[in-house]
Amino acid sequence: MYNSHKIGALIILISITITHMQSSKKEGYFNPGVTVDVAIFTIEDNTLKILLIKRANEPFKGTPALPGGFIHKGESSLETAERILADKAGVKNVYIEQLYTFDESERDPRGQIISIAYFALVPREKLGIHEGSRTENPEFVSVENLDKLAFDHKKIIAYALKRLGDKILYTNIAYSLLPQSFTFSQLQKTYEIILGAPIDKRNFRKKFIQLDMIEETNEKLTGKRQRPAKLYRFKKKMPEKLKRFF
Amino acid sequence: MYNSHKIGALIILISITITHMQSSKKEGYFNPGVTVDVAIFTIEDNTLKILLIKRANEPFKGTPALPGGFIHKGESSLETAERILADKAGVKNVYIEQLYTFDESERDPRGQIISIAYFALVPREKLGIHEGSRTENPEFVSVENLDKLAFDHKKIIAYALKRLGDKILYTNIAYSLLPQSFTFSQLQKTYEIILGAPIDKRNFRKKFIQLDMIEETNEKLTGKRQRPAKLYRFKKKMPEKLKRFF
DNA sequence: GGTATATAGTGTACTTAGAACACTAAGTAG
DNA sequence: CTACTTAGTGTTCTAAGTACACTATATACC
Repeated sequence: MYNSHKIGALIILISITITHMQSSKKEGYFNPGVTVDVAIFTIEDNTLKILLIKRANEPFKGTPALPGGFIHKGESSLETAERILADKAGVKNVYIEQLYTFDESERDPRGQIISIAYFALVPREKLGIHEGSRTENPEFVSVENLDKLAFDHKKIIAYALKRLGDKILYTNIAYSLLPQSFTFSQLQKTYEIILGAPIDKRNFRKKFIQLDMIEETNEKLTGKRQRPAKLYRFKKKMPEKLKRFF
Repeated sequence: MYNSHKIGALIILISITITHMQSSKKEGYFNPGVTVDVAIFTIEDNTLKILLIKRANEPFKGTPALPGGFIHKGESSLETAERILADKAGVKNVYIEQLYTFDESERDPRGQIISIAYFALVPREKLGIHEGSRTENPEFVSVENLDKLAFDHKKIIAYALKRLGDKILYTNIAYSLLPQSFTFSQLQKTYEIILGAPIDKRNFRKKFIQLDMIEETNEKLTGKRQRPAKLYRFKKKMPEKLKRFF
């Protein structure tokens, strides 16, 4: 009777340890908790937006945060990120890459929990009209007005923005933000939004034609109060490096 | 008596779980093991070399591998990497940055163990004449002749080499491979080794002077059977981005 | 001491890419 | 049918990259 109480106490101890994501092993070794957070970007209304949820639980309950979660057993971090993309943004087969692993010790009040951060790009058209309305209420927010965020997520977003700004200059990832076909103006706007600076129209077109990344379709965008614009598409919708850019 | 056996059994179970680096939690959540591996490069005998150890334990006992280890409690992954650098290469305060987190499920036969990989650059002069001679026998090996390596370490090294080749083109990290003062020829050789291609001497000098990264010292390198070479030093020995390069 | 040898050090012409810049074209709105 | 809005197009100038060959100054060796 006394002994079985002891067992009960032990089990409680174990569950506490696990809740804290820290199972102490012999001599200093232990496993930190491992989460995945995803910075999901899209362009809407001529601004770069990122998907944020309101945290349903402590810590930071109610505070906006990147969608994320713990790695499941048998899952790679990429698979975790894709699961989060499907669950929170309702999309799959979008551009995604690992960003950085954040693990400064004070980043999570629950203890030593690392975050393998990913960043993803989604064309606006792939997203439903308005995302889920659970308590988490995921929504796309302009990266210009980010208030207080949970954990170190502001830092993660800053890092993601830097990566995005760099990569758009030497890869073709712009394809992953644009619809299947698009006008030259839309394409240029995408670059201007991400780079945060206007670009000369003629130089931009010259450069892009030289890069040979896109081709004309036979269609034009009509119905606007202006000369119809030719529609283009990317020749390849796979990530690749370019020689250089601007 | 019977009950205390039960406790014993429980404790064994726990230790097995921990040894496998997997503590199963409620519903799919669990903590993978977290290790840090470090790709430590230096230049010696006009080749790029990387530090490898022979694994002292299973799995892959006896096979060459990157120096690495589990994160200790309270340690960030960067601190782990720095500890490994000190223990295995005997250096500190060298260039180090996080590379990538490798976590494909089959990478470690012990189960789900992720590796936060770092890469470090060490000038040859900072390393002792010959490194430790424990069973691990750390030694610098030319990146040209890498045999079978433990885990996915070949992949990690390939990734590190790509990063190094990229970064030497748009940052000043070359400073972290060179001694305090050096000749223009040594500097150029460093670039040629990392890029794997010869560079025109006049263009290289022109470019480097234009970049304004280095300055003359008052010294010359004499004692060689040739015209003495001026010695230069880097103006700043801190990582910074350049506009562009070659 | 003189000669061979090895690496240090320097300048110019050509080619390519980037930057600056303004007008005409073709639709819809009213 | 006129006003308005965005689409579409070339040229000049400047900066950077590339290709290329000879002279300078030390030590090694005879």
